[in-house]
Amino acid sequence: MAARAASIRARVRAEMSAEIKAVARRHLETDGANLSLRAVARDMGMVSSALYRYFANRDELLTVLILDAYNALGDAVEAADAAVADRSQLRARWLAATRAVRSWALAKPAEYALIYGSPVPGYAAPEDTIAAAARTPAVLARILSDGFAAGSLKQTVQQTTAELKPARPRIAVQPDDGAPASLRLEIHEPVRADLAQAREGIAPDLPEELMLLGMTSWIQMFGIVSFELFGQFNNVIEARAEFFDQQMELMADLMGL
Amino acid sequence: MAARAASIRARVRAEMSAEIKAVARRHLETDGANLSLRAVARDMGMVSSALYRYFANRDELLTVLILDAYNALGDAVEAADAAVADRSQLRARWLAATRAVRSWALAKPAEYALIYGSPVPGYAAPEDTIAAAARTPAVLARILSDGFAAGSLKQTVQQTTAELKPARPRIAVQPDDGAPASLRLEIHEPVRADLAQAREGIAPDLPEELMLLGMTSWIQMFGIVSFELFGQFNNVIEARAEFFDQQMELMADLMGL
DNA sequence: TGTACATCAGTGAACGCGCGTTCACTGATGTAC
DNA sequence: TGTACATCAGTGAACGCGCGTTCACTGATGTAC
Repeated sequence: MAARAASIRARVRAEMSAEIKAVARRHLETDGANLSLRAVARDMGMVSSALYRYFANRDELLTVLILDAYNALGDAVEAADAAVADRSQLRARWLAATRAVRSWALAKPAEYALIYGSPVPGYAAPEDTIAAAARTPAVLARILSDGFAAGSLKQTVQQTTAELKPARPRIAVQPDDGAPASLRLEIHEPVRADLAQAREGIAPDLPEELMLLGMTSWIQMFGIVSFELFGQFNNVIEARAEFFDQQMELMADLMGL
Repeated sequence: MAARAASIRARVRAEMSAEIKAVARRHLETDGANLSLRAVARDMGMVSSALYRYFANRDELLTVLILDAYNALGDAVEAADAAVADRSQLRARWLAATRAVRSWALAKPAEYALIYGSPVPGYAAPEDTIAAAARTPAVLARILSDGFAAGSLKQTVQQTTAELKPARPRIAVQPDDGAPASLRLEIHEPVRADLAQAREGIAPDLPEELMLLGMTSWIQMFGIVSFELFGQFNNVIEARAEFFDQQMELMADLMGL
């Protein structure tokens, strides 16, 4: 009874908190990151000071919204990847995951801008967001590492391993009359160190060469989505879904998926 | 005398205008796009209403800053490309141009954010900015089109032209034991139309295949710079200059530069 | 079960600040005769 | 060259608005005996 009553209070509290966040998210849509607590309170029919029962201040609310956004995106991407029943279909998994990123971003442009747009002036994101932010790249890393473990990505890398390298370790990209020109994958030492560090805990066995191509693809994906959302494609690319798919297929080829 | 006097007035006016913009740019650094006219005026030791002699309103000042930013970046990139004396050194030109983008962005992060970050809420960029915005991609397109005209990029494309295509038009990416796997460059029709449209007036002869790889590279370049500036590389990539170079070299390989 | 007390959500007023924009004005600089 | 007039940069006050945050408070809900 006492416990039940307490949990009712807790549940109501959680619901209020969720509603505040929902209203705040709606406001992001029109005001960008200039989120106004007073406006949120007004929309909820409350007085602005009441919000301080739920969030210590404006920055804390923003932080929670950022965290939620990373997690919502992470959920969407993980679900899209998981929906591919045959786990060995790496290419299908890659395309499903990347399309999920784009779809989510188009559905929630303000939240996307909050996490991948220009930083909010005077606001410093706390360390907590790092883990949530890593979920999306982790999905990609897992696709690559699954493929590598299964052996299907071995040949993407083999040209670059020490024992096979001719003069230069390469992946051939452009065969001209028999003797193939090539895509160099000599990784500069400091970059190799960063890549080795980045794969820790996600895909420890993945060769740096694949990590590098994975990062290329990861950046390409967010680059396209940001260009599309932030207006750089206006008057340039109209067939946006097709363009996205085209580029993601190209990246899949590049990674050997 | 009359004319000279008039031109003095005009010159003073131009200088004031330039100073306002300079101060405003400094403010962008700390406030992002929440630019305050009153703060700018205060910094100049003027009363805020005086600014209205120079700019009709806040949006007009923002527009001018955006235009200036696109042009400053365009200047930097064009200069970097032009500084490569041997115009046939396509790879050197590409690397010089892309490094210029990154350097400029690191030197003027607020101006970079203004043009490539999330859009300013409630502000709609006018059509005037389009031409200025096109200068940077145009440099890249010219490098490709110079290479294509000189014949040195023919082989990047030749695998994809109709008469040569086997089952699938491709650029081989990953030779495994003799029979090369490949990077598909079958361009979906609507994308081909966009690419054809985009090359108009810049590089009319450039094949769509090269345009597509050019766009890939263009997006990759801005994707990296945005990730670096907007904080996505924090705790992930430390060797940022090397990482950038690494990726730009990879793109150069991909384009066949 | 009933009562006394503690917890907590929400109120309303206030503090102190900032903003963009308008408008009538002053006074210096330029123009025309 | 000298005078009367027009142009124009900058002032200062005001309008009407918004903001984040604090604080003493009311009244409902939950807790302990």
